[in-house]
Amino acid sequence: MSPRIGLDLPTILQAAVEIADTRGLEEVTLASLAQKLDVRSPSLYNHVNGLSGLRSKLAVYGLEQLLHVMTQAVVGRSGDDAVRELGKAYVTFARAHPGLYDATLRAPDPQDEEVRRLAGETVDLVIRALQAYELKDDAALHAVRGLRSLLHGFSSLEQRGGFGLPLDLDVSFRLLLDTFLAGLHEMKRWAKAESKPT
Amino acid sequence: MSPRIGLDLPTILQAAVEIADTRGLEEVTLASLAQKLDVRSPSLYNHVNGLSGLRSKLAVYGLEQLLHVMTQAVVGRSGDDAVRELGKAYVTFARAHPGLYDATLRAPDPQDEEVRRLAGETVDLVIRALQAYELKDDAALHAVRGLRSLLHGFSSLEQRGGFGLPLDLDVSFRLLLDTFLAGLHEMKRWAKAESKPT
DNA sequence: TTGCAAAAACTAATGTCATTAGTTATTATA
DNA sequence: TATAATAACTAATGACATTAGTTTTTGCAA
Repeated sequence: MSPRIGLDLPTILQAAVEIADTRGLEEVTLASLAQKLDVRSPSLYNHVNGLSGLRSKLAVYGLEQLLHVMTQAVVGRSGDDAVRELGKAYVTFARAHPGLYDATLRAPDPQDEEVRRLAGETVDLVIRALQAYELKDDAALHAVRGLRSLLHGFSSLEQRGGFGLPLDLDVSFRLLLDTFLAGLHEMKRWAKAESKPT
Repeated sequence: MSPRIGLDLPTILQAAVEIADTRGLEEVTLASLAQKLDVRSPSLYNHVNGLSGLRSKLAVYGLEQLLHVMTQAVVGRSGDDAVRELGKAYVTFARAHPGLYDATLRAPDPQDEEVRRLAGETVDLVIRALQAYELKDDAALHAVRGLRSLLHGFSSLEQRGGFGLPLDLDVSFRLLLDTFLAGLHEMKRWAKAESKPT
């Protein structure tokens, strides 16, 4: 009386997220997952394509959630306010789901159609949030990369305990965003000065 | 006639770096390393405390090299120039040694005395590079964190192929640094305006 | 309602890896 | 020259992932 226990992909992913967030992404193994789900590890192959398949699904799952909280963060906002809330949502997610966040960066298959779609949507979202700065064409895309670099860098270093100094992390983050935004405003000024010269 | 082949720590680290940089940090196993060195994997325990010990040593080795290239980059420079060269040296190192760079962030033991020393020296170096901005006390430390976030974030995302758009990465990086530096200048202006009010 | 095919769980087996214990040969030193 | 430390080795164990093949349940068609 063992087949059809009721295992399914959502259940598996939820258990995997729990392990990732509490013990780290490396601790998400088919063995640990099977034990948590009270199942033998080969059974997982009915739902997921091995460990690498699981990690890919975990990455997509995380990207979906991250995009969702970022989307919620910017609705009805624009300019500095929008970017600040976006940033806050990003680091809050990374703090709440360290393992899942890790998966979004280390586990995804770049070929995966779903991953590409989510990446594209995220870029679009950030572009819209940056509209107030009137960056033209490529400049907007470069700014998206910059903002993403800064958000990921901060989150990643915070997660790994890379910041050793006894200094308030929230203050560091706020100042970092402020500095970046001030820089964006300057870029906007300079661009205007160039287009209306002497 | 097998003992005393001539294996030593530098040789081991060099081989490990080669594997890490070409195949990725995850591929650095005692097995792969032993094969490369033409030795049985238990022999490595005479020089290194297992896989975790190897990774710790790799992290220290990488941090030393990274600090070295950053130090070279800022000598005789100050202000924007110093920060720009520092940033360039950082991403150049990460590009040239992706696996070793990865090790500096994922492998280090935060308790390790050597790691703490190198981290401290790095902070000092960056503080000096930022001296021209006249940031007072904590502000300077927050700025160090910000710069580091941005450098690591960019390097990490670039390495993982996280930037999908067909857009010149060097331009993105230069703009990111420019934006941050412009922001720092603004912070300096505001601080002055505050100290000499109305 | 009955029977059959697909799906989901299982057991058993293989191979890779890290790690430990115990052995042997070499080197350095007393 | 003898001995102790060291560096390599072999053998064995245990954790994993993965595959092959088996059994049981379930859904659907006759």
